[in-house]
Amino acid sequence: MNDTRKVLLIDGHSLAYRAFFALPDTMTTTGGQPTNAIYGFTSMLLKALDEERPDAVVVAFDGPRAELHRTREFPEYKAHRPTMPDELRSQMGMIEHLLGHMNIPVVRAPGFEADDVLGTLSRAVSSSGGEAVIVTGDRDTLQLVGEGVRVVMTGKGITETVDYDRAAVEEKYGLPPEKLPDMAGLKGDTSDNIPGVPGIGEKGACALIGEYGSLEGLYENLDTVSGAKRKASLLENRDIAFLSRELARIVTDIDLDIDVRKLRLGDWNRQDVLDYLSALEFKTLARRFLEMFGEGLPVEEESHGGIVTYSLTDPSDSESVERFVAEARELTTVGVASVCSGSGFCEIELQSVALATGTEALVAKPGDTQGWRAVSDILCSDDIVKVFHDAKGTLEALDKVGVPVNGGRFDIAVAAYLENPSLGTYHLWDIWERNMGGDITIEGTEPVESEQPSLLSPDYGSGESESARDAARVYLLKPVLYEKLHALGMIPLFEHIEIPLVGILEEMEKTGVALDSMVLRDMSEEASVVLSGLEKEIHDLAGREFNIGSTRQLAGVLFDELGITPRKKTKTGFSTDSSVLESLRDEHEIAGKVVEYREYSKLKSTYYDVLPTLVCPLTGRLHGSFNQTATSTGRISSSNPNLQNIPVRTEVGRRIRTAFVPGEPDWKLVIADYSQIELRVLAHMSADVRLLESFEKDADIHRETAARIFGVDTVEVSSEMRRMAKVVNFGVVYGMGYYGLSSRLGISMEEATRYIDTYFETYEGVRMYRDDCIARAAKLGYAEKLFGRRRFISELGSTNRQTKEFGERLAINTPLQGTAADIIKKAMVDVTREMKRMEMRAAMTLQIHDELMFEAPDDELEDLQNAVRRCMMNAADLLVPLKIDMGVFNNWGEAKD
DNA sequence: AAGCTCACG
DNA sequence: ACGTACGTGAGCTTA
Repeated sequence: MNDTRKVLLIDGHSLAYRAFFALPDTMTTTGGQPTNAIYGFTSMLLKALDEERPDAVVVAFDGPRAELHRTREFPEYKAHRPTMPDELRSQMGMIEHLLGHMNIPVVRAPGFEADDVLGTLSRAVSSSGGEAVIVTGDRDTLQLVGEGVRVVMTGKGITETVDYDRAAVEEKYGLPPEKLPDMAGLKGDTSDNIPGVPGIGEKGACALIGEYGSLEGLYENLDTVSGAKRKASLLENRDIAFLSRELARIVTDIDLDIDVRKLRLGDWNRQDVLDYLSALEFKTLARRFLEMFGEGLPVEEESHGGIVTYSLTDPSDSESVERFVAEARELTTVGVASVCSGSGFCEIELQSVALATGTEALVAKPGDTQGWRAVSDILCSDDIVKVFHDAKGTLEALDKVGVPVNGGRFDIAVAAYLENPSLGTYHLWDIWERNMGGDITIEGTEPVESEQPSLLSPDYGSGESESARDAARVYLLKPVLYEKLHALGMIPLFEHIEIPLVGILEEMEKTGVALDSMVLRDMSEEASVVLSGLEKEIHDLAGREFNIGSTRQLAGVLFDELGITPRKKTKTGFSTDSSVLESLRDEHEIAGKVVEYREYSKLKSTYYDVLPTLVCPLTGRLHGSFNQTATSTGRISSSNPNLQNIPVRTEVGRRIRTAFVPGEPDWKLVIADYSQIELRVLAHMSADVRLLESFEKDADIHRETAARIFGVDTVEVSSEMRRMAKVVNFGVVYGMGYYGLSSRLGISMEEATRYIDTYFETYEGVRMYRDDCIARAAKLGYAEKLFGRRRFISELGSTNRQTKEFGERLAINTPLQGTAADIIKKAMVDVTREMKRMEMRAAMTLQIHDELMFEAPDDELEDLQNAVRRCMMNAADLLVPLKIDMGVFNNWGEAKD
């Protein structure tokens, strides 16, 4: 049977090694997973696919005990070869993972190396009439070149390659390919520990084999060899030469059970490949992939790689402005970019706004008569979708100048965050680079390169053409990101939760929260007194003055001068954290004092003294920022100030909350929180019968767990047992191990082991859920939550035990934390809608992960509470009911359970 | 800028 | 032998 197909045969082992050493080891994901080898490998693979356009691809790796075939003859073979570095090993699995998504078969044969597999396959391909192209960095492979077999050899770096056919090999070595093993037998190979004949290098070996045709020919005519020394060495090492030739000879007849004629380039799971590349934070690779294999994927050819030219509408020319507005209405979509000064609701100030359609941009400042009128009209229009990048800030700035934004919205940053929530930053230029690439030119201005602001141009992005370019970028990015989210099944999450949430968070930031600064000033003064007293006591106990706030000085005092035995080490020295100090309490009086000092100084410097300075002079309230794209799990974060970490756990700390009050007389705070939401989500997702039952009957979950792990009746559970069970319950959610539990509870490892084992015997569904989470995430490369939100977990591919175990904990925790986050986000959307429908004056002011704060006038309290309870309880339909605790308060400090 | 510590869920 | 619970943001010290 004849076959004219072209089969690409990849030496996975060789290419991965080459990539690993050719590329800097600083190349890692934000999570620290090295990615240089997988990057280089994939890059080389894509290049080969692009250039060769084969009908089939196979990747070969070394089989288990790959050296066996050769060590049988020669035990020293590769004996000196250091084992594969961990950083590379971890990437090998990831390479296979990616190949799996690409439907490219991986072949390995026990006892054989990758090139033996390639040798076998290339013979099979050529003898069936096909063409084999071997891609490798291993020179030995050149012996396989021949009729129907070519070798593409990596050159310098990872992008240069040299093609070898028969003629090229002969030109380079002066020998036909099949004579190369004879040559190698003389030359040897230090890296493989193949000895060869001493005194004979590549040049000499080539010449000799060229002259005599083979080792046999050479030794039959040894007399005629010139050079007495060389002759002696050849004579002496005759056996070694023949052995070395066999070691260098690539096996071509392994029994592989593969019919090369049946190999086909399979259907790639394009989305999985893209997801995987995106998880590894490969921007250009993903783009190259799309360019090569993007058919069927939502990529407009002209929108990436090319140059898009925009013309700038003259904002003072009413005719052009009218034309722009008409086009925007026609397209029903505009890109919006704003230039603002300041950050946060209180400070932000709008400088200018740029709008863009597919070819035109319009930049205007508040006050520009014609242009600004058009901008306002478009933003206010119900029928035009506005595409922003990080809409919240722009919405606030527009709000401040009295321009409402109506109609549909799209947020590029939020979309990119949903696509991969672990990137940390979502700068527009990055997202553009990742998804599009090409340049945007604004007519009449210099072409703007897509680069980030730098020290050289700190104002980069603030000029007219730059903001026009950004508006153009968001406009062009929208369809691409929309389709990506569509492919990920995230449109409902995006449209029904994240996008409405943008406006809700904007409203919350605008509303802010009232703060009674006087209360804090009093506390600050008290703290100053306490602190100076403690400071003196601590210095007395230490025998000298030192900076208690300096961990280094404190460690010096405790562990050097006072002779206390250190408990824990940090990267730079001995730890003085509170768990250490707590354990020192009985050993030295100073420990307790330092703990107390730390508590007060933390409260004073982070809360008492800072919060009042952040009260906005215009509104008299505190306007923090809620960040929607900060966490890998889907939670919202809070900053400037962080209103999600206001103290509550200690009595003194909690007093700070009394300063958070309703902003109007006769208004109250309504505070509602989900009870045990993560454990309820766990009950739902694991469908564990016992956990379900406990929540169904609304039992005290920690008490139930205590009864089960201590083997007593629920009524016999002591408060100590309950406390410990609570730690266990939380531990499960975090994927805690034996050590973690033992150190946290101050019990022995054995005891901790017993509790955890008993826990998983009791809650068998939870154990299965845990195992399933890990297996699923390992298989897919990401953890998925109830509403379709994803987080990539590259750590699971690691061979480093610690890293891998960390990945496993992420796989367990992320779906729980993330689903809980989605539930409360949904509740926020629903309750806001209710409040609007009922035209309430009440406002939502804070979200603290499982808790919502509102302020409301007396006459709305009833309705508000009903709406809040209803929306929070119905936010998700779980196998267990969602429970809400809610109350009406005069300040946040009153709300304690 | 990095490391440590500590505030929260 | 080692380090060991998930997710955040902020202030302080030190390099």
